[in-house]
Amino acid sequence: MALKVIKPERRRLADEVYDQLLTAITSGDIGPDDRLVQEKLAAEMQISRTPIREALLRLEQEGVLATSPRGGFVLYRMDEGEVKELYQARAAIEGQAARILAHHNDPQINAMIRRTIETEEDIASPTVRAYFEANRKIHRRFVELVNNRYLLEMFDSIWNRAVSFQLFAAIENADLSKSLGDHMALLEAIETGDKGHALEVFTDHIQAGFELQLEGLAGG
Amino acid sequence: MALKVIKPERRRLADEVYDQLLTAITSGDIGPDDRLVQEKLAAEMQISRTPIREALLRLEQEGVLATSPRGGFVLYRMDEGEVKELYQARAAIEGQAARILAHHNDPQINAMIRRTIETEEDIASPTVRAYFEANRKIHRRFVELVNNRYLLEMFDSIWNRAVSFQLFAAIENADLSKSLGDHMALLEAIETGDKGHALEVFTDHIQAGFELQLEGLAGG
DNA sequence: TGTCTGTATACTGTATACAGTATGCGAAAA
DNA sequence: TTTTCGCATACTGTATACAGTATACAGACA
Repeated sequence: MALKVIKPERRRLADEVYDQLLTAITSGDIGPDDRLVQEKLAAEMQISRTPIREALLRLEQEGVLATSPRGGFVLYRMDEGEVKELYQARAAIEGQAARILAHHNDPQINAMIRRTIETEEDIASPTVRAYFEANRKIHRRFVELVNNRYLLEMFDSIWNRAVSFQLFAAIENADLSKSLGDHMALLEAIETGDKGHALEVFTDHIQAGFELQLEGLAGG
Repeated sequence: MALKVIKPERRRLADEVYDQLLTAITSGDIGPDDRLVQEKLAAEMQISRTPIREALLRLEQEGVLATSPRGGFVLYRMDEGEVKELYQARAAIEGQAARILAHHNDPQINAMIRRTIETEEDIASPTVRAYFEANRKIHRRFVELVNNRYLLEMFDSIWNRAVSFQLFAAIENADLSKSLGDHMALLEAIETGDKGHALEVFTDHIQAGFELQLEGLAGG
């Protein structure tokens, strides 16, 4: 007798709502002008306000949403100073990840990263969104392979805050071939096995992204 | 006419519950054997389950609490591997903070840190709890002065996870005078203005704390 | 005595009801 | 026309009610 285990999978409606909202934000379905009101969402999803409320509060706490003075929630909007701070936080997490990976310098792991870069950089239609997602997946791969749930959690937290305005996506007409080289350079920095060096290279890469971002904001 | 502005201060009951629970955990009032049940807490605090539930779920999401198989929430218990991961995450945040502080190398800021170290190290009764709190305040000071809300938020998130078992407190009979020197050494590393050096010193300090912790766990 | 099965109970997740507060709009007053 | 005030309404926070599920316990049966 070999029956499948039924996953306890404590999946509540609130989780479902949370995922749907985040997806809608990522896809741009929920934009800066939309006001999310508990009752409206509840009616639309045909459930009660309770799980809706839970998901909204969670997203607020995570810095994705903010309360609107007129009631309801709206996408959280960062000013330039906050963007800079977010990039610094990114550098903290990804820099440390790079340090650890360089310390291990495991050929198998490095190969896995290389494969991810190659796969993800092969973008069919180079829109900002597509580039953002590819970029996210590549950077996430580095952190994933450190095998540290807290670093990964913080990584996701940081990138989720950026999701609504495709921060970290560099600018519209980003030179993808150059970016490919950049990502490979990150990997090569790890392969030197020099912790300090790997951290510096990552930090510089992120810093460069920040400056591109600023130009993009100023230009657009 | 000069009337005081009344803070909007969107303070809900859930926030109050959250604070009370966290304080109770920090003070040891809620221990590893306590099971937190929504109805019970609601009765005790004389409010409804709704805000209680919200606070509990938030603490669960933050990794402070975990659901018990018998219902209710209990303190989250980390295994040794997770403790190691948490220390790595700490190193990421505090290391980056040190890097930035070293880069600025602002005498005024450094003086503020020095003052905090001197004040906090002057502990009246050297219990583990007192040492944990002093240590937390000193380390938090470094991060505070970077002026980066995300780094500070992550710092708090990490330390809150540790609060229930006074992780990061090193061991019972920690040599406080030695530890004082250590904290001053951290500051001195920043005062060199060498980013890479400051990061390494912080990382080593945290790593040393981790090893002390392991000895403590093994010995206790 | 040990194992199985039915039932009570403990606790949660979700829905709904209620009350308070802030916002915006329209009517009255200048 | 512009300003001020009051009222409707929009929306939230909190309380309560309801139903489902899992755990524990007790009694039946081997």
